Amino acid sequence: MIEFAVEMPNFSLELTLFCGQCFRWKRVGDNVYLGYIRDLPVTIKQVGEKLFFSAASGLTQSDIFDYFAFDVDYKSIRAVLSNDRVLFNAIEYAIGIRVLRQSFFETLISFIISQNNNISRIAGIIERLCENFGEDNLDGSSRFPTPETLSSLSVDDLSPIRSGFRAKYILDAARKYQSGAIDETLLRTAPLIDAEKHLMTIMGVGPKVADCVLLFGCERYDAFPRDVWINRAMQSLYPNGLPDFVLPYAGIAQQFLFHYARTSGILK
DNA sequence: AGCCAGGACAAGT
DNA sequence: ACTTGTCATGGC
Repeated sequence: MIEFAVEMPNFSLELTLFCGQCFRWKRVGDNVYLGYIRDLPVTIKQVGEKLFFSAASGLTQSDIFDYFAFDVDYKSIRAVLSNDRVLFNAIEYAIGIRVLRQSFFETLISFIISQNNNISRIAGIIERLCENFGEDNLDGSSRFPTPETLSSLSVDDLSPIRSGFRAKYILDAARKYQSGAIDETLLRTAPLIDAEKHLMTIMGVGPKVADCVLLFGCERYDAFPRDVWINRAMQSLYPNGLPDFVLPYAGIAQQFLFHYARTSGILK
């Protein structure tokens, strides 16, 4: 058991954990959240700019800082993005968002499940996936299933998670990853187009899911997932596309724009 | 009750 | 290369 507190200006747990980039965190109290880092349970409370962490033994402070990417200089990134007027407003609206460093495999499977689906049901499917096929932690909580476990299952085996037509996609992803057909190093270092193509060799991974996996699971801040909300926002706010200086951080810009477009009412 | 959900695929132009 | 119907399931 480890406990510690840190001060983190311009950071919001609420925005970061519920902007749609991760699916296994829950609100368990007033500004208190329960989730997993490296598959181990973590409880966090935010009071103003202070964060109070409480985690299972086996986790270090450095694991937790890494997950939240506290080493990434968001102040500088926001300063660059704010040179665009629309992004200036979006950042002001949702300044506390950070892109997490999540496990690649969990991100891959989670965003395959996300296609043509809503966030609450995505979370439910993932929860059932963990409960049915993940190892148990000491406290009885479930880990995310390993590639080895998932790749050995059949579509029928997956019926309890009620993922519908996505079951065969989950299995194809697990098998391709387990066999080594998916090269994580390539995904992290190759030109964006090549990384996207590589991921799209998986059944059920198209352009949008590929960009989500690259952004959320491979630290590819240049990946720009286009979903229905972003497409709507782009049509009205950026008819000529994003400015060039945004492109290296297009994915982070996307998170601000996604939240801004969905919840501010600016598109209505 | 019906529409839609952080889409992708296959078949058809 | 673009367009359309289809895919399971359930939240709202």
